[in-house]
Amino acid sequence: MNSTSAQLLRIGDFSRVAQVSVPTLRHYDEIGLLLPAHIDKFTDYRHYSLDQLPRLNRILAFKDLGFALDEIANLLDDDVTPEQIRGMLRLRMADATRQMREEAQRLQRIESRLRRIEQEGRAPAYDVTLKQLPQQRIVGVRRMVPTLREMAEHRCAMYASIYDTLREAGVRNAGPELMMYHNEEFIETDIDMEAAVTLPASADAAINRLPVLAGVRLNTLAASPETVCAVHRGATFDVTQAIVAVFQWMADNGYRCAHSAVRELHHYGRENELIDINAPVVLEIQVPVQRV
Amino acid sequence: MNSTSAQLLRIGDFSRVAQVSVPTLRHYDEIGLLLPAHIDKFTDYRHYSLDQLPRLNRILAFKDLGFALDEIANLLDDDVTPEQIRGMLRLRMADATRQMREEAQRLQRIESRLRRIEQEGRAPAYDVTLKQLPQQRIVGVRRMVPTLREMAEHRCAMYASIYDTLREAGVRNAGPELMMYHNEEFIETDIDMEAAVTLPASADAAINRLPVLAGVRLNTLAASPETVCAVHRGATFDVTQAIVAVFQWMADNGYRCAHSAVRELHHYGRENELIDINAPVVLEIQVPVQRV
DNA sequence: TTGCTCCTCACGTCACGTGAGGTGGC
DNA sequence: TTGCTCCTCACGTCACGTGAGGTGGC
Repeated sequence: MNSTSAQLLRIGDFSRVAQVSVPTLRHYDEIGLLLPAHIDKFTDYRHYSLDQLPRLNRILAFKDLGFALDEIANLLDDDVTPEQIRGMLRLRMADATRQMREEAQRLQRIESRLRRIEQEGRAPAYDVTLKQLPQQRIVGVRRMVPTLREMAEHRCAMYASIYDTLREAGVRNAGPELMMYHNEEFIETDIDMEAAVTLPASADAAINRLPVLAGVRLNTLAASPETVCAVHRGATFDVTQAIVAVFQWMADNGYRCAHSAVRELHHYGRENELIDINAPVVLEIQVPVQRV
Repeated sequence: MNSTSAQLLRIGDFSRVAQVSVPTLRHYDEIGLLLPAHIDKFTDYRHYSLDQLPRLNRILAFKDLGFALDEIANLLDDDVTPEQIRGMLRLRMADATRQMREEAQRLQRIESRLRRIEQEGRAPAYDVTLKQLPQQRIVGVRRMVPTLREMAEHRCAMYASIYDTLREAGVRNAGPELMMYHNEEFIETDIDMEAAVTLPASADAAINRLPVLAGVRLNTLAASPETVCAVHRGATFDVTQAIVAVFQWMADNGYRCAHSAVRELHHYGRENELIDINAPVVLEIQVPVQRV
């Protein structure tokens, strides 16, 4: 009890002294973070002591460091040790670091998009996004294709085997087609490609009955934590534009291919027959990447 | 109307294809950002077309750049020109830049606090905050004080003149005392100090009646956009600790003094009489600063 | 017929800001 | 007595997530 305790301010005056809004002070009272030194029993007026200014300032300082109010309540608890405070500060630091990085990458993406739009004079044709892909079960066949010209024909044959196998096994709920290109670089000969369809987890029972036909086999496709994706809608023929857009985006934003196959997911359109190259399809280019 | 339009998916399937949660799709429907291609009249089931995937991806791409959903609605409007989109991107870029800087500074403050707590082994005695101070009216007197030893005496005399003047003018609602130190550096002789009290705007009328007594005069104190502050509670004698804390914080966080007087705001305790140096006071050190 | 999917409310999140409607203090 | 300050609800913010309670489809 020293003489400053006697000095009581009404909420408005305390608000001015502390540079904090009145609703904020009421809020802190409500959640028990800063209770008024005294509340008048008849008028319900809140009265604050100047001695509460240091606590309020400590609250504001922690808020400024990015802590939530309930975390601040813990930090101000009398029982908390300096060691625990250090721990919370380190956590907060890690989080702030992460946020800063995210914001920097976001900035890079905005710049990238702005550059594209200024070069092309209109909205870019493809919206490139970064996703994470989960692990998946697939049934597929992998084959080395000698030249580009034979690719369509081989793909058709590969999917024919896959659908044959599934029919034999009685699997009816297979997902969309997924093409994978295993070559590290884009080449025109000896193309190492894998045709597959995804399977829902519920197909587990049927999987054991899968006969092995023409090299078709069950696989688990690993998850891809960072994947650059773009959806192409239109003629199969034009899909290269989507691929170009994806690689431009990667160059702009500082990503490179991870050592994992490029995927082509067929949301619409089947390869098991030689489809018209001008027929409309909806497919998604998925390139597993890593930061450079 | 091309053949892909026929392919309609229920919300769950579309959600899986697009990697977006069902509540999110419902939300976008509700706010009109992405309406289902078809809604069953009897069951109210939403049906989406794969043709809507590009629009959804555009939405996600813009969300990824940090736009709010209503801004995205504008960006996707058919009437919007590439020029307007560029404008919004530039605005967004400026904002992202600001956010990144803020996060970087926050990080620096966390590190600073962590360092202090590790050096001292306990919570720091002072919570330093960065505030902006508004412009203010003050009544005060400025004087050159030869040596430190005479300071207390001079301050007392200066405030005596100020309170005399206010009494003469009939001003009763003067605010707290505000001491200002005009020397650019801390020195022990020829201290250029100004004693003042703040005035509320409502005192305007009384101000014209102010007699000029012993150099006491009305002034407007400029706003300080960036000010490092610390509240000291305790003996006047110990206030130097608060000052040290403020300057340490400045060094840690990359700030230096702006060319503006250091202020000492007396929330509690009056100088117009020589008060006991051990008497408890509540005062705030305010140092106008700028980034290095 | 039984799961599975879908539907529509309604409430919670986070830290307050902003009225509405009413009262105390100088 | 008149402004001024204070009070307590109650609602809005932003982009959904999470049940509750009920129904359609294979």
